[in-house]
Amino acid sequence: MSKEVPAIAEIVDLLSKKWVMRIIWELREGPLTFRELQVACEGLSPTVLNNRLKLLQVNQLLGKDDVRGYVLTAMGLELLEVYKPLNHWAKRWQANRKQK
Amino acid sequence: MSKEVPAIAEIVDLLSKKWVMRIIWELREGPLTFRELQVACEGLSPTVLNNRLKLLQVNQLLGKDDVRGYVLTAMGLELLEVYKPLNHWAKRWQANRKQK
DNA sequence: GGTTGCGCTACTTATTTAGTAGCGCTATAG
DNA sequence: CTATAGCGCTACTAAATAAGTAGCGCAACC
Repeated sequence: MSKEVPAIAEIVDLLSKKWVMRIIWELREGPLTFRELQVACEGLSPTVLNNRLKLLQVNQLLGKDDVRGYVLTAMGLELLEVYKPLNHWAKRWQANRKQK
Repeated sequence: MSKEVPAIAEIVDLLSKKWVMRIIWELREGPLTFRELQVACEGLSPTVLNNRLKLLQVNQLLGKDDVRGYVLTAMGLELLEVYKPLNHWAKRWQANRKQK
């Protein structure tokens, strides 16, 4: 069994790469093309976008749509669901900081 | 209302910085000193550790313990709770990838 | 007053991300 | 045809971020 990498460590590492979560987020409503993604991410450079798309495909969080662009896989969609509670927490956190 | 930064964006940005989540994770069981954190994070350089500690303090996710080292604030602990579902998802995700 | 361990800074190097130009391909229009 | 327009993407350079290593200033203890 040697040196199992804990799943949580692996995903935190992946999600820590810049733009990864943002790209997933932008695909929440359906497929987007390479250039649409670039625009959605405020002009993110094609270099990084391409790297991220490869990375996310290898990790099966997104794939190419039959018709056009990139789409989230079932796993990718689930990840978004899992992130929802974080959204709620984030709002309280933000409010909390502003008090001080 | 001008240019509100969505809370989720802000926190994703923060958590995307390397070692941030890891440091929070390592503090889950109680306070650790600067050097203990370095060891826990496998020799993470003091430069980055110090940066992250400042960042996390400003953002009220951790603070200095009265007695020794650094501890999570209430908000920091809550963030860990929120991350638990991600852990479960991550395990399924990892298993899923290995099949192929 | 010498030693030990602490939090931390200063400095250099390596890795990651950003920015910009433009290629090769396909599809549609003139 | 050919031309022109948009696409996914690569190549190259520059800037920002992180890693690595040495060691300082301070406090506690002997």
